[in-house]
Amino acid sequence: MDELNDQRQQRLKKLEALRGHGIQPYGTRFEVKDRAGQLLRLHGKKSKEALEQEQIHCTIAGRIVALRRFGKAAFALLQDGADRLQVYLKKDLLGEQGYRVCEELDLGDWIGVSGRLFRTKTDEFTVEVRTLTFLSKALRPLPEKWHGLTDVETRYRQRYVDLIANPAVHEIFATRSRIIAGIRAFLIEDGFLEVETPMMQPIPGGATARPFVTHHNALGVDLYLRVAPELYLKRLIVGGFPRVFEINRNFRNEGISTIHNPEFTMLEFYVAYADYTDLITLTEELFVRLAQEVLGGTTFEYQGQQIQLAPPWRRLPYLQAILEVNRLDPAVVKDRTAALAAAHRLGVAVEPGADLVTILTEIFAETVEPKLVQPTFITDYPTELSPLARRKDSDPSLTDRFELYIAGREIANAFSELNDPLDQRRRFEAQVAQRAAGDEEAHHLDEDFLRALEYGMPPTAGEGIGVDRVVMLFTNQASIRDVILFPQLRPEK
RNA sequence: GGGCCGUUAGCUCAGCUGGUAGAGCAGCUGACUCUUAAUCAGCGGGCCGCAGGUUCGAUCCCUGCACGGCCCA
Repeated sequence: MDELNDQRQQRLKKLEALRGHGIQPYGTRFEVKDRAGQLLRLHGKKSKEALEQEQIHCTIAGRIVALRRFGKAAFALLQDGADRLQVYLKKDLLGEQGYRVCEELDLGDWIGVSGRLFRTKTDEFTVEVRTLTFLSKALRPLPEKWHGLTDVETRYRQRYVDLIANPAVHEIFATRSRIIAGIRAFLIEDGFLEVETPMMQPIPGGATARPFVTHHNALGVDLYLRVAPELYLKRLIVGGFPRVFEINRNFRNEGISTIHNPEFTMLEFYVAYADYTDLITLTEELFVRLAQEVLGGTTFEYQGQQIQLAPPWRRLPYLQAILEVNRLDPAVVKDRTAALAAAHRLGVAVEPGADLVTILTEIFAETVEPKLVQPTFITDYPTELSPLARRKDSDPSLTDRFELYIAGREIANAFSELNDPLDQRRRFEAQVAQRAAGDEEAHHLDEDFLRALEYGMPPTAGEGIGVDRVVMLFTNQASIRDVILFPQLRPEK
């Protein structure tokens, strides 16, 4: 397409010119002694006189992102990670040969420089370059310096260009890394063991979702990309690890939206001897700590809404939430006809044959979820919706479970785990019946998991947290694609 | 899957009522040894997403398709 364009041709010419000067345009090792960010932090505030007196020598490397030439001198801006530092290239200091290289430089090229720190007439902190090492040639031009790269499709398809052109994007992914490191540190300090369980599973389990199927040639079997690690992590609780967690990818074969990517990062953790209320406390502590580390406080703005993370967070039972938000008669949550009438009245679309639980799920999603802006634990979900959760002792039609909502979005899902193998079998069987009736998202029956439970699993509470959604919150991004480096798109062309 | 919007130079965008396409940045040539959206003078660069249709003539109107965004299911 643009393989032969004019700018690329010019750069190929310069590449040859460099070779002509005895310069290898794709170089090798360069001893980087300093980082731009570090120099800025340590010396960036020093006065012209102080720098003059100290004579600080440095060696940095980076990509040229701005270049201003003046005949026999030039200023270049080097980008080193998230930081940009100006370098001054002067013929007097570089010599004939050195300056010849300087004349072949393009925006986007990688160079290494060493020289002395100083301040220019206009007070810009700058490296006065004594030696210039050419490191790597860019054959394609960078996006425009002022507007950068804004085309969303190009930003996702060519994330490398997005990262070069938009420092804010660089920052989002640095924050993402800090959040994940923070989660890991929090759990490890709390005595958790990090584990890895199969991403390719013979029986997909642990979530209500359609899996991707793949095939193992040597074994001659179909395998599923996991929709959740849950059943494997519980096997580890059976095996005797009292606290385990895993941060890894899940895969769900469903539509793509601003909050769904087919592969997404999930944190799951399990605590033996605990129940779901213990996880409420743990979750509050985790979020407060992450917010403090990443944002410096527990209040932040998300897409125009002020979010307050200072605990305790509101707790509200699921059915009560439906009734309260819509001011409905309590009969609605018990009687299908009443629920159907309520759905119609509220303008909630419901499939003709939908059962009570499905109707309530729709009403909840449409009318309650969007209102859960401040962090809220919705508790006590119906047992039919929670085939892996322990029944409430006070009401076996409900479970010891919560989902955490922030900014109108599900962020976490947790429950006291069902450790009764006989009840678990019945629940699986109910799921299998739903599957037979055409529900492709219903759970499979996993005999080995039941066998594990029959060896005895201690009372356990488990939780899953959608890491991408947490990153969206803390970086104020509206689309999950803006917190995933390479979001799924249709193939180009 | 449906609705709305978008796709024009490497990038960011104009393009009127249909008459063979413009700007800024980037690039090239020249000047310039402290600039920072450097400046000054000159020059080049287009499958107007793709395929049809209407028309004497289509970037522009119509249809289909592709890709993307937002909303809905």
